[in-house]
Amino acid sequence: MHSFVSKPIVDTGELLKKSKLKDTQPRRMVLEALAKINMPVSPYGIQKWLLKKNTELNAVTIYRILHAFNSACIVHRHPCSGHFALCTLPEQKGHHGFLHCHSCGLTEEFCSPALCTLEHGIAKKAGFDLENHMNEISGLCKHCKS
Amino acid sequence: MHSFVSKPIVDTGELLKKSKLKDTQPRRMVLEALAKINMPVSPYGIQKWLLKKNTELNAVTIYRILHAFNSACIVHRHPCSGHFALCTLPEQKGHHGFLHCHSCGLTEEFCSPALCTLEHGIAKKAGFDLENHMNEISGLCKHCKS
DNA sequence: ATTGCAAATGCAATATTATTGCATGAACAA
DNA sequence: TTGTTCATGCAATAATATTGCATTTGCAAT
Ligand SMILES: [Mn+2]
Ligand SMILES: [Mn+2]
Ligand SMILES: [Zn+2]
Ligand SMILES: [Zn+2]
Repeated sequence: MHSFVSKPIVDTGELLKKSKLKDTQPRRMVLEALAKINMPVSPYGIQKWLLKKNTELNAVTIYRILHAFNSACIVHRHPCSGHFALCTLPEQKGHHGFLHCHSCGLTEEFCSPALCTLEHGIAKKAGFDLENHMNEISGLCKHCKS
Repeated sequence: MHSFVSKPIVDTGELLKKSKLKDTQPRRMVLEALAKINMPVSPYGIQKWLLKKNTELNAVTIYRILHAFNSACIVHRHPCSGHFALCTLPEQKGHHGFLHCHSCGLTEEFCSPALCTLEHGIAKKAGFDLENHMNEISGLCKHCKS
């Protein structure tokens, strides 16, 4: 177990502006929670975190906000856990995947054009038009190996 | 929407024997449901299917059975939906991924050593020991494109 | 066949996650 | 400042998932 969380500096207002979504108080709260928690978290986990900061936010609202953020690609939903996290590679165009350490929970995002291409090929060979794909790798991170 | 479901002939007893899991009535029921439904289905979906056949099975039991089957790799859990389906490529060793048509629900399994290798490389480069990985591709199948 | 044990199941309770419809409120463009 | 559109709150409900414990059952050893 580690606590090597690097604190990302996230300007919530800036993020919202770039995403072209409406800038609202609840959205800023969710963004700030995601930034401060700095690891994948469930919608209700966000709600609990906000409660500890003495702020309340309706769970339905959190679901809807996360859905909007996900559509705008500023957050990702990690399918295996149903948790959400801020995109850490906003500058890298294309498909993003995840690495997850099942020991300490560390989550890392990666961008692999090769992987993207390969999966497009797999889809094509099967007669599919790829519209979306998800890649989640789990294992032991470098810290937990030792 | 199509109904090009190819009926797989599944010998539930045989499957259980090969998996080395205990051969029980509930397990045979779940296997038969999965075989007959022939597409990814939720645990409660299995329960409902069994009910329509006038058989009952406890939901907790279904969860536990699916977990055992998943560990034995005779069924897979599709992370994006939380649904389960029989493995359709039992003879192909290694990692299996999925293609899913969001229009008709058709699901196809694929086995790609190249993809597996690539993801092992991605993990290694990030300092991870890969222990598991999931690949789910969604799009339009060849039937739904036309 | 009988027995004994480990493993599977049923049951009850509870927790967690997710969705829907509708009334109200807030953002922001005009 | 105003008006429209979109977001939020609230209430209800559905769907998914887990836990502990008592009981039953598969199956291996006798
Ligand atoms: Mn990303
Ligand atoms: Mn398979
Ligand atoms: Zn770790
Ligand atoms: Zn289709």
